[in-house]
Amino acid sequence: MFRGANKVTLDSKGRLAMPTRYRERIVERSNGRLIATVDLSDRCLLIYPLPDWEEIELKLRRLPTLNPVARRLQRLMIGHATDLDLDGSGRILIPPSLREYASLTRTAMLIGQGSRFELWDETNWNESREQWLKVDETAETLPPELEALSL
Amino acid sequence: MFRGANKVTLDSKGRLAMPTRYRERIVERSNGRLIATVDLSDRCLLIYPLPDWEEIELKLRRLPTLNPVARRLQRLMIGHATDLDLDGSGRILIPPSLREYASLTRTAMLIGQGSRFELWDETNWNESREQWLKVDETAETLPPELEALSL
DNA sequence: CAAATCAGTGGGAAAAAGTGGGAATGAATG
DNA sequence: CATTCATTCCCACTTTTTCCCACTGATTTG
Repeated sequence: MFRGANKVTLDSKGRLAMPTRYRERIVERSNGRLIATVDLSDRCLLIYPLPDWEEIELKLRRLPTLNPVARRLQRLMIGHATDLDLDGSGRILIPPSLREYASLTRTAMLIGQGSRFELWDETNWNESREQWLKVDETAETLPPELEALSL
Repeated sequence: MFRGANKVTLDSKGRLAMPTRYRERIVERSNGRLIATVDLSDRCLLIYPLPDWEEIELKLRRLPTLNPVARRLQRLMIGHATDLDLDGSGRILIPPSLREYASLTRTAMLIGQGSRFELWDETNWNESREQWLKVDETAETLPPELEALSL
């Protein structure tokens, strides 16, 4: 499982050094093969080890092609899914189109989220975080799955 | 499986260089033989390896001939299906009629969608994408398959 | 505290991919 | 039958990508 928030930098070629504490696990799980795609609700990227992504892709592909909502999901997620391999120095290369999507400049945040990472532009991340903290969760109506949640 | 978004260019002769990472798989699957046809809901093209297309054509042909919707599907999809072969440099030639249908000019986007590709005019793709992202997914009624989807 | 190791960063060279043009082949027309 | 047009094939150039190595700063260990 991936955990924690890491400040990372993209160099001029768009390369990102994966923090070392994750490298071993990634190599173990997928031989260094990762997939990056776009997040639908926020302008950030999702990064999965290949086998974890393949499960998701399978779920997406089974959806009915003529359903517009399903089609949209497929186009956005599968359509942006890009193979990223760890290079000899443990870096991955984020392609320009994905960099652009998430407004990634030089400093970014790599957030461990269980089986995947999220990659945010640093400024974006900080602003969003402030927003989330401001909202009074209890004031909103919670879906039933959350009502029962004990943390 | 094909995935990812690729910026590609059509040269003055209407040729399109298939990104190399897909070539091997295409040759393997269909010896470089592809079929392009029109998408019904959007102004883009669908490109299948020959055997995958043949399955779809079979499904389409089995639809009831007297049903007008089925008839429309058959006419448009089978009617526009065109053979495209990878040439010696891994390029395919998009015929003028299909180019016109999808408003393809010089720069286009080739989108991997599992067993097929979608080919969009770049501007068109970008505009459509922004639209899809704007829509609040949760506000719509999701098909049951999607309700439970965990990504 | 000094030395050594390791993570992170940058740049340069080699390889590969993409692009364009031109020649050769084949089809169509007068 | 010859000429012209269009299509296909091939080659060469340019740009991009990938791989490799070297440097810096930080951290750990003797």
